[in-house]
Amino acid sequence: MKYRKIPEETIRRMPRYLRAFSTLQSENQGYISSQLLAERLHLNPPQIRKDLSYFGAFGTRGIGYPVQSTAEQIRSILKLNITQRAALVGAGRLGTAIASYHGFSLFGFDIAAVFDNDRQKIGRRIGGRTIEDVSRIGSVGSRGIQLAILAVPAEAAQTCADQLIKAGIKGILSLSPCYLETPKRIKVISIDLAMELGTLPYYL
Amino acid sequence: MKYRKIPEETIRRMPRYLRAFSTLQSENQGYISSQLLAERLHLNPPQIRKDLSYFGAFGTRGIGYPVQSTAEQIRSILKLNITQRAALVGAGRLGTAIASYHGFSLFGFDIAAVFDNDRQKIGRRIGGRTIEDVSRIGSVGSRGIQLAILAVPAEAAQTCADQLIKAGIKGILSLSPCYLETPKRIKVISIDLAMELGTLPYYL
DNA sequence: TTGTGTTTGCGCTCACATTCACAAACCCGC
DNA sequence: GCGGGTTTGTGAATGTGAGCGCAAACACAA
Repeated sequence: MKYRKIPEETIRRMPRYLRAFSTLQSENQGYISSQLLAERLHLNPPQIRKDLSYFGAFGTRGIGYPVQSTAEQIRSILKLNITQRAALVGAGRLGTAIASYHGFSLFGFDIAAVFDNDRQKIGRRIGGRTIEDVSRIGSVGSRGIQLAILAVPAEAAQTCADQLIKAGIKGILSLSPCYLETPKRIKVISIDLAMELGTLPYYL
Repeated sequence: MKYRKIPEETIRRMPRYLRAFSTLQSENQGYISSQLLAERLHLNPPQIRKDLSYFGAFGTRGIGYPVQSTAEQIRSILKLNITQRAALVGAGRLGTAIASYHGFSLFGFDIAAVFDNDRQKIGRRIGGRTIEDVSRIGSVGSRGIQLAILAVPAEAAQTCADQLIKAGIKGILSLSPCYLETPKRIKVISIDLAMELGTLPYYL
């Protein structure tokens, strides 16, 4: 396929494909057709074919997509073929839940550092990591950490984000219900649970 | 505006508008223009005007939107003018974080029940609520609960969803990394933290 | 009452995303 | 080696949402 701009929505679906292909790998499946994959993921087959074709022709006509190599392709597209180290900022209840969540490792993430500003918490261990003082955020650059998960109160979010960016962080997943002012080169994904829940009653 | 189908994306932005208008209410602002509101929310003024106009003409030309009445309008559109009771299923670390999160109350949500299947946890209190046995999920109907937040391991999600639906739940906010098979009348919003994080390295 | 300045409401256009339909490509059996 | 059956890859069509620009509408002052 000649070069075309890759849609944002396609990127958002890629981790879903990767999860499916990872499962197929552990099931020792050799090939998977877009048809069967679509049934698993509740998507349309052409959607999947188009999404994957943005990155190249991975499939074999008449057969389907080779599970092993396609999985590896997707992993390297998403840069998940190497272990991605992430810092977690905020060791409150939500931070603790995230630190002990094993779902990130499937994608090759490693929560390599946990920060908090609460003296009481510093030095304690959660999810196998020792909580460090936020003042040490500057060290993430030298520790090969480029991503951060922000699980702090909304009032502290912007300050933390500023510190993270100064420390060389390139991407932030924020769980605070607020907008983060950041340079354009920084990718920010923001999840606001209350807002998501807020849309539900509309459909009642 | 003559009738038109209201875009999904517009609905998703409504809670954001409500949050802004709630703040403006507590600041005792009389009117707000789409211009100023756009600056607060980091959106375009025409976007805001179009979104609001789907539901009627709330604004006054030359002046802006009356804060008090527009806030109430949005609240009733989203059915947040009445207290919405929600059940929380799963009292693990994530469930605990959600139970003690105060951000939901701004939208008028009330976590009216917490369920778990762990004998150890039943009877304990989190976030001011007593944890009940999942077998009691059936009682949500008679307790005026129509919404549920699902914070259980992926393996248990489908089973819990089935039980919730049988109990009369109409909307589910799921935090499990899996697809939920549900009747069309049920609105499901699914948030998968690992998947969201999974897109970040791509942009590095 | 009328003119001025401001801001909404909304038709129209453009951009993006999804879906369709079909040719090209591949495997396998004969 | 060739034909039938299957599945991909992709241009084109369709659907959906965002953004722009202007007419309509309002407040207020004179």
